[in-house]
Amino acid sequence: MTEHTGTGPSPDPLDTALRLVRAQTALVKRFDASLGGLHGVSLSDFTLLLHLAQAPGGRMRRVDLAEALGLTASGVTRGLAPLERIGLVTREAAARDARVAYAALTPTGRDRLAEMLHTARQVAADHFAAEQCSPEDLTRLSALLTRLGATAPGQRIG
Amino acid sequence: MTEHTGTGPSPDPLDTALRLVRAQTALVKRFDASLGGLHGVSLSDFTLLLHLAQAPGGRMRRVDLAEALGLTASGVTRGLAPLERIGLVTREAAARDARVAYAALTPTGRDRLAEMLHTARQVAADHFAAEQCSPEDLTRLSALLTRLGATAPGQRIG
DNA sequence: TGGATATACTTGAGCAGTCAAGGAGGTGGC
DNA sequence: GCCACCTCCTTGACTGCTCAAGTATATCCA
Repeated sequence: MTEHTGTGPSPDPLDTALRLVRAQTALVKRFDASLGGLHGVSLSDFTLLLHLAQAPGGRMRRVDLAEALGLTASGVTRGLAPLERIGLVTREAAARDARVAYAALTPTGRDRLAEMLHTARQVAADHFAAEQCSPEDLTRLSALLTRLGATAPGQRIG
Repeated sequence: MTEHTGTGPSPDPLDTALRLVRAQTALVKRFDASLGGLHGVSLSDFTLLLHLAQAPGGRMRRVDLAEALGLTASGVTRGLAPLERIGLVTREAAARDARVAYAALTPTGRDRLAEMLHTARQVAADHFAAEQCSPEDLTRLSALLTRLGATAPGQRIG
């Protein structure tokens, strides 16, 4: 069933998908260990802060943050809470719409993020280097993953 | 943030890593939706059953299962519980070591897994096809991910 | 033989996310 | 102006994992 006539080994999509899951698990563990040990945050925290930093004004609506992170709104609420508690993020009201509560990076948050970025870059570089991933491999991988991660919004699945 | 080093776009390892995380999230959601809807199991459940099926005798020690799945022992205990409850897996004692409790696929479990496998293959194929991933892309991706997955899942599926 | 140590597994507490429900605020038809 | 409906966000209950601690069994070695 998996056999497929053609050039080279048959590229089993299921096998590839499961490898992707495995690879991500390993990667996340590595990030969590380094970021947690050095800065007391998880990879999710870091990603959240990174998105805020890249947004104009260093602030975003929770809804947009959810969309950007691939989480639900409640996931964002819960993820933001500890970051507010430790002062990396603050809550800001919107002038024209009392429903929205912006999440905004504090100056402290920006500073701490800069340090985290340094760590994160190193972890990523180390990880790929350790697996003997050449720059070309990386480029190809990045391109493929971009396509695979692109579809975020709700797609019906039967 | 984006530096250029000679040939092509610079392959930022951190960016690639974050894309990998994103791609996996999307993939897992898709598998969970299909496997859950059609067979009432999650991707984790499916992966667990698949590993059992590939093991000699259709059974494995919990510790080895944990290693194979990239989980802790307690994660395996908890993941196995519902599968035992619905009769897809049973607990088997080991003859020469009273500490070990094998997890063994039941005949029902094997049958149900065959159906799940059909669904899972289709989901994987659809997912990569939808992202315009050519067979060559898939082969390359698989090769790269195998290296990144540390302890390679190794075995072929079928 | 028996005590120290190592291994296999389970359990309690906790964390990060989900969904479903609900409150508060905005918007449009009449 | 009013009321139905929509959006933004939070909360409660749950899942699925983690770690730390505990139990039971095995093994090593004096």
